[in-house]
Parts: sequence; structure tokens; C-alpha cells
Amino acid sequence: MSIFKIHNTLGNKKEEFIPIDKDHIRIYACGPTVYNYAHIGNARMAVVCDLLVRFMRSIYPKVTYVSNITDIDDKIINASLETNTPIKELTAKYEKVYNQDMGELGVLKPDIQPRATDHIKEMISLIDQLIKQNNAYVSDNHVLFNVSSYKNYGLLSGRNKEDQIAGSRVEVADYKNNSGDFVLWKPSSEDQPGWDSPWGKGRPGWHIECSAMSEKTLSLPFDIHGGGLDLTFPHHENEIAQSCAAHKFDDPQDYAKYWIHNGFVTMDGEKMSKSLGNIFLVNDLLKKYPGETLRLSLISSHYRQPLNWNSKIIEQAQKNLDRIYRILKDNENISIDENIHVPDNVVDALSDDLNTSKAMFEINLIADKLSKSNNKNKSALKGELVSSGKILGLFQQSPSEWLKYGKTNNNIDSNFIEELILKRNKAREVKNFQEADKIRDELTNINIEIEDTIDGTIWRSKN
RNA sequence: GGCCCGGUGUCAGAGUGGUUAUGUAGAGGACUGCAAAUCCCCGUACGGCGGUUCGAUUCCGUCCCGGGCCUCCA
Repeated sequence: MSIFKIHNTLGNKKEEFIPIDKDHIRIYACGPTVYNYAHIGNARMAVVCDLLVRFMRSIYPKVTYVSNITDIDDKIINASLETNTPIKELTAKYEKVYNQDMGELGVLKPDIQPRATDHIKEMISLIDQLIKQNNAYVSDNHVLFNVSSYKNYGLLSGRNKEDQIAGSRVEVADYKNNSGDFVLWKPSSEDQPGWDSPWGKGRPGWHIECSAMSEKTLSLPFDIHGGGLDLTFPHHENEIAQSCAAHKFDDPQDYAKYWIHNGFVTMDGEKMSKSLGNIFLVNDLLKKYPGETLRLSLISSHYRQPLNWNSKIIEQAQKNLDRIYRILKDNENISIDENIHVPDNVVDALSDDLNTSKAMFEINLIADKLSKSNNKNKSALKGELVSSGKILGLFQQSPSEWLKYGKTNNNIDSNFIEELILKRNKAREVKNFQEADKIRDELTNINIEIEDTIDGTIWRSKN
């Protein structure tokens, strides 16, 4: 078995993955704040983590993947006010939409998907402990974490406070002792959601939820912590500080051993983000493209590289999938050799910090071999192709369904199409090609593509 | 100001100190009445400038360009 190498943000280098407990791998990833539709950048994180989990499951007997739902946050409060929707209704809606959309992208649901609001008690007790240990202080109804009380603060993001101050844009709130201190608990007014606490009615700060939930669901330390690149600082840095301080750990790896961060999806080279407004919503994209196409687009480049999102990469992914599904269709009646596992070349590629582009290269080679092979090894090759696809979350559909052979996209009656094809073939028999081509144009206009094969004319809906 | 990441053929995108993936687009050919699909085949790319080397896209230096984090963000 090849060694899995993973780029660890902590230390900023690729290293060998050594599990804490090889019988049980534990992974946590920061999930969405549910106040709006997820954009394709949010989806990248979900797809990358899903891929990691699928790959880990192919190596280790047991993997627990936890990804939270943040359902209390000021953005949610604002969205609730703006849309005049009760918070519970709003968060329930977008949590559901998120899971549906990610499901369409082939993202398996996390084993545990804890909600922040279900863990207020744990957060309060963690904060309480931090105060007792002088890692946190109460100021003006807020509870703040004292950054200078954790000596390894900044290790993850590779920055130190002194260097930051000069050009920093941080406005220091007057209740903070030091500029880097961050909120653990903040007061809520009457009309804001809040929970009783030793520090009055209030709500948690952003970072504390992940510390509370990861510890509760996975226990410490766990193997891999993931999220988008922009969470490195401050979110993950603060998470480490809180959890390590609370447990008197010096080493961040006593909290989580490996930290992975996916790069951004960009638009014209610029980061896609809700605040910039240059976003593509997954929900909208799914109306135009199959989820699997979007998934392949998202993993077509290495997860740490920026991914510039445009219609061209989607088309290219679609074409690549069409090609492979065509080969699978040509081999529809070949039974899969059940003894076949994912080929070494594919495993090796993924073992190299999830090199999906390289894995796709290997997969294309297998597909090519399958399409050109004689009967002897078709079963093995098909097994290799399908099992490789399974790790990537691809090629698990029926090829005919995918290629839409005999299926209409719109509400055109398939009998109507069959009639036109019959008419065309009659015209061809008497060599009336002008008439035949006219009928074909008619079909093209309604997005139907025809192929004349040895076994007759077949048709499919083009995307 | 501090820290970080990129710049590869039409596009996407790995990778490597010398044999120069793969997908996509395009040229040419086979097949087809014509297409579609398929097959064959072609283009020889690595930001600029120096250096190390027999040899660098790959290592080093430097410069240019783009992006990110330091504030909510995947």
C-alpha cells in the first residue's frame, strides 16, 4: 500500500499521514453557516472533504466524518430581519437546501452533522473553564479569549502578532484588552436570540462552536481538520487556541493533527465570496448542469490550487464524463470483476495529497484500454474504472441514463421523436437525403442528437 | 507593513533535471449518402533575465505579473 501524504497547513508542508488510531480515523470540517444558498466555493470544500473521506474509507476500516451546521450567527440574525423570516425557519430551510445540493454533487452526508444551537451547554462549559484558567476574561458583558495566554498562537497561520499590527485593518473594540483577543460570548438584546449563561443572556462567538462540537463528537486529539483556505486565520487559529488552552495543551497537534485547507473558487481570478457578490449558487448551477459534471469540474484541479470558475471548465468536465460513460455504455453487458480493486496508479495519485488531476489521467488511460480491449480483460478493466470512479464519486450512474439515450430533456413526446426518425430512415432508403437531413435538422432544433449505428438509429438528448 | 500561494500548449491541468501526461478545442485522415459516435494522426508549451549543470520548464537568485490572508468569508 502506498503511503498517504497530506499537505499539513500546520508546518506548511506535505507529510506522511500517520493515524492516531488506525482502526478509527476521525475527521472534522467546518460546515456552512445556514442563512443563504451555498455557492460553488462552499461546495468545493464539501466535495474535497467528501473525496478525502471516501479515500480514507478505501484505506482504513472505520472513518468518522463530522461537519457542523452553524445555525447561530449574526449573519443569520440579519438575514432573518431582512427577509422577515423566523430564525428557526430560515436555518432549517437552508440546512435542508445545503444537504440536498451537496447530495446532488455526490457528497455523502457526514456521519455526524452537529448543530451549534444544540451545543450551547458544551460551549458555556468550555468558556467557563477558560475563564477559570485565566485564558479568558469578562469585559463589558462579553467574554473574550486572551490570546497572549496561549503561547503557540499563530503557529497554524504562520504569523505573529507584532508583524501584523503595522498595516492591520483591525479596529480594536474598546472592550478588548489586546487587539488579537476574540469573542467567546457576546450579549444578546431582547429581540436577539440568546441563551442564559453565567455572563447573562447572550450567544456564542463564532469560533467556540467548532471547539465544543469537534471535542464532543470526535474526542481529542482527532486526525484531520479541514475547511476553506480563508478559515485558517482567524477561525482555525482561534479554535486551536481555545481548545488547547482549555485542556492545557501546548502543541496544536494535541487538538487536531493535520490541517487541510482547500483553495478558492475564483471568478475572473478573484475570490468568489458572498460579500463580493461574484458568486454562482450551486442551486442555480444544478438547474443547468448535472451534479456529477459540477463535481468533476470542482476536482479537475488540485484542491489547494485556485480554481477559476467558468462555463468552459464545466463543458470540458461534461465532455470527459460523456466520453467515459460512452465507453461504459459500450461495455454495458460486461459484468464487473468483483475481485478488482482500485488500481495502484489511481491510489498512488490520490495518496499524493489527493492529486485528482493525476487520478483522472490514470482513469482516462483505463477507460481507453477498456474501449480498445478484446473480451479477455474487459471485466477487470471495467472493475478498475468503476471502482476508481467510486472513490472520486463519479461514474456510478447508468450510462444510458447519463447519456440520455431515448430520454427527452423537455416535455417532447418520445413517440414523436421515434416517428421523425422512422420518417428519416424511410427517406434514406429511397435516397432522399435532402428530406432526411431536413428531419435531422428538425431533431437538432429540439436538442436531439441522432447516431446511425449498425443496429439502427439511436437518439439522445444533448445537454 | 507582515505572512502565504500561483504564472505550463486554444482552454483546463498534472508532472519531470535529459524520454515533454491527460482531458478539451482545433488541423488532417479513416468510417458514413452526409452527419453523429468511434478510430488513426498532427501541433512540441512551461512569465522575463541571470546563475548552477554536459543538459533546466523542473534547482538557485532576481525581476515582472496575478491572487489570497491579516475584518465576515469555504
